[in-house]
Amino acid sequence: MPASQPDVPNTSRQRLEAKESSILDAAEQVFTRAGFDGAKIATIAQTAAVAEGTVYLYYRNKQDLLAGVVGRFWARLTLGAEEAITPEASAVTQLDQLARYHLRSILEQFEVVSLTYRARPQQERDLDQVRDYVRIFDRIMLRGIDRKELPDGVPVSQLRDVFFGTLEFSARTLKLRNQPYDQSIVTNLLALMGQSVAVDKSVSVAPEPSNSDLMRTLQSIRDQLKSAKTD
Amino acid sequence: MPASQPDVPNTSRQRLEAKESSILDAAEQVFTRAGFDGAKIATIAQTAAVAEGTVYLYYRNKQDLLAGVVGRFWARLTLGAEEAITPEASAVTQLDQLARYHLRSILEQFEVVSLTYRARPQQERDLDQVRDYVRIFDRIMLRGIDRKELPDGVPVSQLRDVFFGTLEFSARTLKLRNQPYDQSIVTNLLALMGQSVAVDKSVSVAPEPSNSDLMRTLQSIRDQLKSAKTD
DNA sequence: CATTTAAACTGAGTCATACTCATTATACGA
DNA sequence: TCGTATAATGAGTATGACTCAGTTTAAATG
Repeated sequence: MPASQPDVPNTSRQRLEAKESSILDAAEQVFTRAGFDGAKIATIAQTAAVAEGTVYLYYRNKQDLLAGVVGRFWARLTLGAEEAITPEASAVTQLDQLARYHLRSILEQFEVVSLTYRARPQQERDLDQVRDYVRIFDRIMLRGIDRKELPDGVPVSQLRDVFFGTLEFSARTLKLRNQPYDQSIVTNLLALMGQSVAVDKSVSVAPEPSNSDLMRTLQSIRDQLKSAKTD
Repeated sequence: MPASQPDVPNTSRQRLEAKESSILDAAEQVFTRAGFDGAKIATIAQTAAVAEGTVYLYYRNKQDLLAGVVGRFWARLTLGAEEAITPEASAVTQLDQLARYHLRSILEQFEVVSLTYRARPQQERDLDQVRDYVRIFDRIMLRGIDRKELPDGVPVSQLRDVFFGTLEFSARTLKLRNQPYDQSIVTNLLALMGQSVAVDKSVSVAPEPSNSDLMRTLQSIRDQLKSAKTD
């Protein structure tokens, strides 16, 4: 029965977790510096100040260690995203917040994101964390539908791919050209998505939103931005 | 001066190219079956019916061999895409054709596409082929603008990321769920892009805001963002 | 506090495999 | 037919992931 939870690692359980986390830290550092293939377990062990064999007490193999690093990264990102989103804001605003946060984060930590691709085919444990993260988008959309801010028939799953696919490819393009964060990417993406996401109940039959719709969406975005600026 | 081009490989040049191509064939087969890490050079050499050392006469190392496989794949894809597109069709039609072709191809050859991610950070030679492929999209867009089918101010580069990012993420989602090609993805993507891409002069019944109006609004948004960014 | 027992840790050794290079085979020109 | 250059070979080397018998450390017990 755990009577207290001291801040200093005292119990053996805590000491183990501290060591595991320090191995993860070392692995993240070495992986992002040298890439997966370039990283040596020996270096990671040395950085974490443990013997090589100790690494294998915590992780079955190099792939598993990578999965740990990548999983932790996406879990961190999930926490950050939840902080970046205003709980009471409208769905479109929340999407905007998520898009900014996402683009910023994957630009800043591009190397770790790249490592994700090295993990995917193998283990699936880290995919869980990615799934959790992606679920934030789904939550925003479903809430928006619930609150009648978004039409009922939006293909959430497909828009999810538009959202994250566009942002990730845009990030790659920026990296390739050595360009910094570009707000217009988020703006344009949301303008695009705004079309199929706008409530627009008057023209429920018409498949093609008009320029007026576009205009309306753009103006709403501007208004939101204006109010967002005052925070 | 080459007098004739016999079908049977006769000249030493031709024999070399045939051998290189057979090594690439073997590598593609083994890589897609076993993945990059799982593939052994010994197996590839055996499949190509050459000695292990011979592989290294044609490719500096395993990464370089992968770059060869991936580069050839994207070159093939470029040829196929050019065939799939009707030269005289409208820009929107051509985008539709490219989108279908692209989604189909990357679904069918998902393993090779995945290998692309293993090659990217390393060599850049294969990136050239990818660049060539992507250029097809740019050509369609620029031709559309030239022919006044698309408005002047379309951010081609950003839409490119929307286009390929969405399609690739959609393909991953389909693969993950073991679902086949889904035409609605292409339809929805083009409907989305159609908004910012359509000239849409036929339905100018109501006093539609002009693209200049849209542009002005967009610019005001951008300016606001710019000033917000400098804080 | 001494002793037992279990858990955590170590690093020298094993093994798989990418890559090398001295040797051999082949093709081609004279 | 011979000489030379080019291509091919595969046994050998180097590297680095992973193992495991032995050692240290910590907890449990009396």
